[in-house]
Amino acid sequence: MSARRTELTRAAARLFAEKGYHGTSIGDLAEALGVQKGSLYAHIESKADLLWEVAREGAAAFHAALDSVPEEGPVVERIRAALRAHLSVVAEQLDVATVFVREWRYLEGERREEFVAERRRYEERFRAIFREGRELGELRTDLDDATAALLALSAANWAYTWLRPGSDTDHLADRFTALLLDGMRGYASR
Amino acid sequence: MSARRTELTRAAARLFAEKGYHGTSIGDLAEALGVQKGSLYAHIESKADLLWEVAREGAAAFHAALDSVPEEGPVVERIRAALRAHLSVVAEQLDVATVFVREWRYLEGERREEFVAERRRYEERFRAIFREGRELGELRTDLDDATAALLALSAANWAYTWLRPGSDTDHLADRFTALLLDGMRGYASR
DNA sequence: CCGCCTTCCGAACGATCGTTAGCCTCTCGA
DNA sequence: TCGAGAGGCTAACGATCGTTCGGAAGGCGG
Repeated sequence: MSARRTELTRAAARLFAEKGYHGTSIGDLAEALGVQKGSLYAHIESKADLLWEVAREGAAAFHAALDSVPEEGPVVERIRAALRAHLSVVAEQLDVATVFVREWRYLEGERREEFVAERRRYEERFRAIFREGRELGELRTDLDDATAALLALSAANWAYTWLRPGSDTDHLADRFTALLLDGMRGYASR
Repeated sequence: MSARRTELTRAAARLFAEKGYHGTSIGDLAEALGVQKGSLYAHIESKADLLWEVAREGAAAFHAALDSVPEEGPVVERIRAALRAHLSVVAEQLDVATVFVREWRYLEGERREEFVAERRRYEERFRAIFREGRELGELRTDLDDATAALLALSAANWAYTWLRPGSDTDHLADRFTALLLDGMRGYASR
């Protein structure tokens, strides 16, 4: 992919995240590249192509981040690693992450279905850690692992709304992990 | 407000939630009411009015729900009540809640600022419970209450993406509460 | 019965949308 | 040196956008 084409994808990610897919016109994208809008069609076939590309890039980034989580070892550490991985993608590729979490629903046809499948697979990989933790007895054996995973995924998926690039996401992820593991109850309320 | 006008607001909430604000045309709204699009302007001055109205309705609903949470009594119970209140609004007014959480950002000018202030106020009310819980010693005294509140609010704000109307949201809220309070760690991992 | 108010129609407005077309100008490998 | 391809231009396409306008039903209080 040419350098110019890459520039276009970057601009698309930024503008889709900022103004929404339907709120971003081809003219906006052209202006971001300092070019007439017709010129964009030397690089793409349609506006929908750009959304598809950014969404796929997001899926690839989140899956790649999860790949760095070890498949063995203490579940507690894998949960921490998964949260670190997710939040670091959000912080380092905020625009792409925003499209992955929020703008994907404007995909149409089989691209949409393909994306939904990728997203479901990501969440399933996430969930599996919690299920295994319960099964192995590293988490409470009476744990409702689906709800536990949902809670962790909610924090992860909501992060794009408040995470500022440059934050110390590892520290943030560790604080979430500590809360998820040990809870917030004090002695006085036990 | 006339019955017809109320119908229009309901249709707007539904379509904005389903297709997004920019993805919904005045023609779509007119079709939902079985009317020519020009006819809508007997009820509104602009499309933006509808977004503003639905967003305000959402803010009112969430604030009203929080009003039902007692200001006294065990913090643990107040957290449970706040989560129940929030999730019940999401389940019972999913369209409005979706606009409140996701589509509000297409508000413009001072309406946007006013909405953001209301939203911040809502989250601050939510956060206050956790802070008070730490200060009173009902939650861990070493609690990072901002992170704890963020975790709970993330679950609440993300709920519109997966909560199906008719769910037992009280039970759901209780499961979240139990996890947030006691964590998911097992004896084996302690 | 009159006159107003609400609601809708049909038609049109200018603006903007995504997309296409033909042409021009570089760059660079054959 | 030449040809091809990449990348950009201007202009225009039809479609759709949000909105406006004048008029016409219908109901309802006076």
